[in-house]
Amino acid sequence: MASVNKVILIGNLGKDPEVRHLEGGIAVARFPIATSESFKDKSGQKQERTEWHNIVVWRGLAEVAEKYLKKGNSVYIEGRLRTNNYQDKDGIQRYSTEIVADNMTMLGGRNESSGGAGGGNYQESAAPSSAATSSGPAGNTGKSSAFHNDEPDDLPF
Amino acid sequence: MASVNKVILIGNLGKDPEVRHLEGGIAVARFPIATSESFKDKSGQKQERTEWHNIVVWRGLAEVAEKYLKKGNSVYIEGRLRTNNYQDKDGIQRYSTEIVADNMTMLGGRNESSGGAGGGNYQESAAPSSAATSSGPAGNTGKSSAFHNDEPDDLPF
Amino acid sequence: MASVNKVILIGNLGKDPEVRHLEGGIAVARFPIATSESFKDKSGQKQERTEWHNIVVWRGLAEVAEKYLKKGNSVYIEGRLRTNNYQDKDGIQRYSTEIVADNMTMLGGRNESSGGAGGGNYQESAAPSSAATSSGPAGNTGKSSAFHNDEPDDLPF
Amino acid sequence: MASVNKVILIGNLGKDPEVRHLEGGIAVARFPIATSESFKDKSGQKQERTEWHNIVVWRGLAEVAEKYLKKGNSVYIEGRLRTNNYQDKDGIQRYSTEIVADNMTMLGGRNESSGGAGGGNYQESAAPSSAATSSGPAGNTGKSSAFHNDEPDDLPF
DNA sequence: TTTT
DNA sequence: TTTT
Repeated sequence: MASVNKVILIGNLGKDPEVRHLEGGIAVARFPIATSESFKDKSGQKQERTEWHNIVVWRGLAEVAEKYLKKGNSVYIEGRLRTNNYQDKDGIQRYSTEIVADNMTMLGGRNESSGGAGGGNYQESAAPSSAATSSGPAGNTGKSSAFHNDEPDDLPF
Repeated sequence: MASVNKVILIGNLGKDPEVRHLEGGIAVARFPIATSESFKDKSGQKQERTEWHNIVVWRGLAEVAEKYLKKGNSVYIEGRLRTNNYQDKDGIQRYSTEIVADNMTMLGGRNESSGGAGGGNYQESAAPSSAATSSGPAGNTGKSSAFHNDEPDDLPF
Repeated sequence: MASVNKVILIGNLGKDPEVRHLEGGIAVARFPIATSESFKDKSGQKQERTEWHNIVVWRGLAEVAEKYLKKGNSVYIEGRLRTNNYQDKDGIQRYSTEIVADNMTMLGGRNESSGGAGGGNYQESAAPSSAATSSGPAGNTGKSSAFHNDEPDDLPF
Repeated sequence: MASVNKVILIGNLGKDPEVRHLEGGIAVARFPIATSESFKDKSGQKQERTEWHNIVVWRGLAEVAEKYLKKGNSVYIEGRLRTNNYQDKDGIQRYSTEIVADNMTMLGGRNESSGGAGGGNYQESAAPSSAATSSGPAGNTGKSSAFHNDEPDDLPF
């Protein structure tokens, strides 16, 4: 234990999300995103390297991805690394590393569909099968001492 | 929207947590942690600067803090920044920035009480008032294709 | 020691950056960015809370901020927390927490000036007084084994 | 552009680092680290899943890894994802994802050699071939206004 | 003082 | 192949 496994990415979708609806109504979406970095090679030429990341989102986030994310969109992803191993069709053992996202924010960008959800932040909901409700934080108008603020307002979280 | 507010810290507690139990049984704990960085000043001398961060944890995480965290312990904190403003006792408007943690991992370290919880990872539970249940991820033995793994195992999340 | 102090933010500038050029040609820029989170209050009403963060960038990043960042722009910031204390004009001891950025990426957004730098990633350069050169990573075409890739290509970093 | 590729891990080394010294004196070290997460399966049984991550460090960080890191040690890693493709010995195209670390902090843990470097934070140096110097931040005693602190002290960064 |  |  005492472990942390966290990935933070901003990149563009290489394809529209592929969405599947499992039994029980659970949705899963997968899509690749590209990040790129530029550097100078030893001759001083500017070079660019693109990295592709396989993103997986579940439940409410998958539904959000299905509705709003398109090829070319820019997205902020927070998640964790997961490497699966499997036999390919020729019986060869293979590994595939993906990022299971639990936080996703649309940043617009190219081909921005802008169908109404530009720039929303979505979090994995803890509750199974639920939509991506904002499990988020809450306000406190903070009249009292900041470091000893104990009146639970609407949501003291 | 389209915003992200995330803080990641590893540091040592400057004091034991102060815990309060609000009505409804909600717990809040506060404690300062120190991070330090070393650098060379212009005369080439190694210098160190310590930064203090005010951590706030709610509910189950607060109970974990109360039970297991002591002055001197090393801890990993993931949370978000929050600046409260308030009037001090002299009526002066003041600001106080704190980190509301939603993920906390004990890393041991000095004075390690080691009372049974060395190195646990704890997450803010979405459900109000609940203990810090692992709202965490799940396994999939992954016999099938990694990128099209659709049989929901125990927990397909 | 053994400490980490890291902040990751995506938000919008509340004002144009204020830039100062110190002796030695070192530039410093400061600007506030807003992050906001929405939540439901106990009556089920959607509420929003905005958090303001004071960003400080030095040297090359400050020059980038001066040239390209405007009020309203969306920006990704990676940096560290720093709390300064000072006496205000009335001799009162005050604290101010800011984020010293060492990585900055423009994300566009409203009022996007688009004057040629949409979406650049900039890193704090380690070398004092230098412009924000890309201290970034490098390529390796990776013909050989991935886990034992030892031919230093252009830049083996 | 406008991309971010960041990984943050805390885990334990599964093996001692393998270090290679390339021509030009550049060092590369590789080692696997494990992160684990626990969850409850549908029958309510506590389960654990371990994830393995291949870490690569260059230059000064590699030398630090060589000297101080041992199988079993706990380490904080900050880096970026990189997927290499290569032909294996049978001519099969394979992919391997690794984390190129640019920040590493030893957290102690089991088998803690404690040979003098418990808990150091090390950063990738921008300068090629240099040792892992602290390219880190700097102090400012902050007598003046926090938000308009313009006297460059020792290191105004 | 931003943005949706 | 680690750790609890």
